[in-house]
Amino acid sequence: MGSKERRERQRAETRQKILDAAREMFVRHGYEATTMRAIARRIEYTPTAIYHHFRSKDALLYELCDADFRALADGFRAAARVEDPVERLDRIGAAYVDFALTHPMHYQLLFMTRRPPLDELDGAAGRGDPGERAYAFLRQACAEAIAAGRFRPEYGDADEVAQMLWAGMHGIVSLQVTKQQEEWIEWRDARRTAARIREVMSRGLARGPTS
Amino acid sequence: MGSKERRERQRAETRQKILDAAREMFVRHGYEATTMRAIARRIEYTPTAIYHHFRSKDALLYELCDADFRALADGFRAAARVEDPVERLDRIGAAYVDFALTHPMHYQLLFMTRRPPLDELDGAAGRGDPGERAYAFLRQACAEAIAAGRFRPEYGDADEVAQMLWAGMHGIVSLQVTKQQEEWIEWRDARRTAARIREVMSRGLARGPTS
DNA sequence: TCAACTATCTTAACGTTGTTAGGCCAACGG
DNA sequence: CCGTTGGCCTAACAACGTTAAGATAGTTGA
Repeated sequence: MGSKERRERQRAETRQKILDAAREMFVRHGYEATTMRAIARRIEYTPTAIYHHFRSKDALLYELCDADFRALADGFRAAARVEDPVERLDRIGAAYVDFALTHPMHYQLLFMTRRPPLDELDGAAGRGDPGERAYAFLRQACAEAIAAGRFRPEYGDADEVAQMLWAGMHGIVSLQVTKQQEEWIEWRDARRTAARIREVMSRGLARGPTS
Repeated sequence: MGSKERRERQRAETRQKILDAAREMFVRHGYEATTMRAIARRIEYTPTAIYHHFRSKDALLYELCDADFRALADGFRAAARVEDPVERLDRIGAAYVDFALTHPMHYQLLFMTRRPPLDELDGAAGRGDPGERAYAFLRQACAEAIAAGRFRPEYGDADEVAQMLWAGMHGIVSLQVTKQQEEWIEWRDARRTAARIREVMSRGLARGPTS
């Protein structure tokens, strides 16, 4: 009597095909430019079929974001093991930029839109906003660096320092996401520029001899 | 025989009403969420009437962006008079942040939404994009600072340095615009944080004794 | 003065979008 | 064997940006 399980497996398979096609098309052409009909055509179904697996186009995007958000969490997890708080801040920034450039579409949704209306998303609700935990993680590293006396005394506010560093990383990736197509800018490689921003800010914040 | 002029004036008036309504609605609800029909209803015209003044919805957006860029350019003009390139960079950053916080909606329209490429805007072509000139202005100050030997030798790429500084300023204001309502973050005053970012980056970039 | 013209705005429609209602059909449970 | 269910389809909805064609003024030339 494994037929029920086979049905379930086939359903999950179709669902995954939808997710795969949607991810590739969202990333390649953008969210707005990707139509439900095009996704359906790609996997050789009718648009209506998608609605038997996902409530709406937005729900489809949110599901993809949830799945790919683990990449950021993983990146942070590796950084968490670094004991030195200043070096950890550098790792956090690198992981953040890497996530943003690897998943620009999801980054745009998470950090560049005013308020995604995910209020009634029953899927994985309950726990706090992943962005909230990410900020707390960054702030913690700043607080440790301050407590260890690694920064100049005027930079003693963990929130302020966290916001400064976040701004630097968010600035470079969000500018590239929105303005990369402008031909009047000779964009430098974002990862390299981000690394130099961290380097410069780290030196500017540091107490003692310029490292 | 001033009737011709009156007609022209009335046409310009209608055109301006369209622009005003569109700006307010783009800014309040976003570009995609604002429909041509809604703009028309607001000014008590038919949607078609708008097309007698603007070629498309994109053209409408572009016109608004052009006007806003000019306002930003005015803010830069004061900074242009500062001879010392490093101090000028600080003034440019302050003017940029001031513009963004004074006209947050305009800023969002200009720097936080991906502008669709308008292929052939022959209307007032020839002169460069105002955003292009703004970036060139920033880049020029960076180049002068580099040429004057004010920065460490590894920071010799004017484009890279310009993008670093731009990222810092854009990051802090764009984060505040999108995430200000999030309750899990204790936002510091953006002008102050921006000033500290400039301070930190300036010190991190500078050659010689820490100033 | 009156016909011709032009500018401005309207009505009606086209094609496309996300989404939904209702039905068809194979596969399952009793 | 028959009723129910799950998975997908056809057809359609309202709303979108945009366009074609026409109405109604005001202006202009003879």
